[in-house]
Amino acid sequence: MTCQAALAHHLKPDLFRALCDPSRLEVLRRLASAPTPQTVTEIADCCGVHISGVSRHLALLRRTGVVHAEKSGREVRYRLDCNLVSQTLRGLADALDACRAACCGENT
Amino acid sequence: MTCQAALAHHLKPDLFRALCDPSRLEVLRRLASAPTPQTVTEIADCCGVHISGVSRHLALLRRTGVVHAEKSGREVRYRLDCNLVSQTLRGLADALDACRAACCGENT
DNA sequence: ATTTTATTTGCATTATTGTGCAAATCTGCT
DNA sequence: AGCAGATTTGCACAATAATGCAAATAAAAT
Repeated sequence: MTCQAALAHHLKPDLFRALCDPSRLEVLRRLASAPTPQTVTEIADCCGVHISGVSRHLALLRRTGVVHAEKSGREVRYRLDCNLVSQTLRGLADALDACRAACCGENT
Repeated sequence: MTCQAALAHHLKPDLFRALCDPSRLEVLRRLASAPTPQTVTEIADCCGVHISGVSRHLALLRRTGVVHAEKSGREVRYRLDCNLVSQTLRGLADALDACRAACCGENT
């Protein structure tokens, strides 16, 4: 696979869409800092957005694969898929560097 | 600095905003694959967006620091700041992993 | 000086998105 | 069954953003 193809494979807008909203980043920060999966209400309590908005944000993050949902009784606990996010970001960084190295030489 | 603070420092929406639009990603792909800085018209020729739109996209990318502009005669050559992007992405990935390790233990 | 080429910007339009409220759904409890 | 709490969803609204066209600006070529 050429480095351009690899780069194109990594340069999908979905993850960035998921991470480009301040409220969603608050949600993510909360999930990243919490030692245990969080409920929608817990998350809504710490970021200044209505609970329905938080629910939508979590749904979007879930569609992107950034978070996973687990029903427990009448509440839903969300947890961050840390590996997916960091591996995706590193994959893109690697693809970018490889592309730069291939196109512009190994130096700089 | 706590890992939460480090994460908050890296979780800024600006870069993701810059990368969340399909047209901008096309621009970026072009800049990443080209061996030399590209003019606005060159970029516009390869992605299906009017040249004025490309100019705006490049201005946004420049504000974010993702690309740098250099005037050469009457044309402006844009180049991708590969290091900034990949280092930012890796920094975020590291901060995420550190946070996860600190909050949820070293395992998993 | 006029013309040609490259880029940016003002304007209007359209599409998308974030948000809150209220209603609906779902689950557990009494 | 009926109620209470948690989450999701329909709806409307406001804000943002992407786009193309045309005009403005800038710089080289004639």
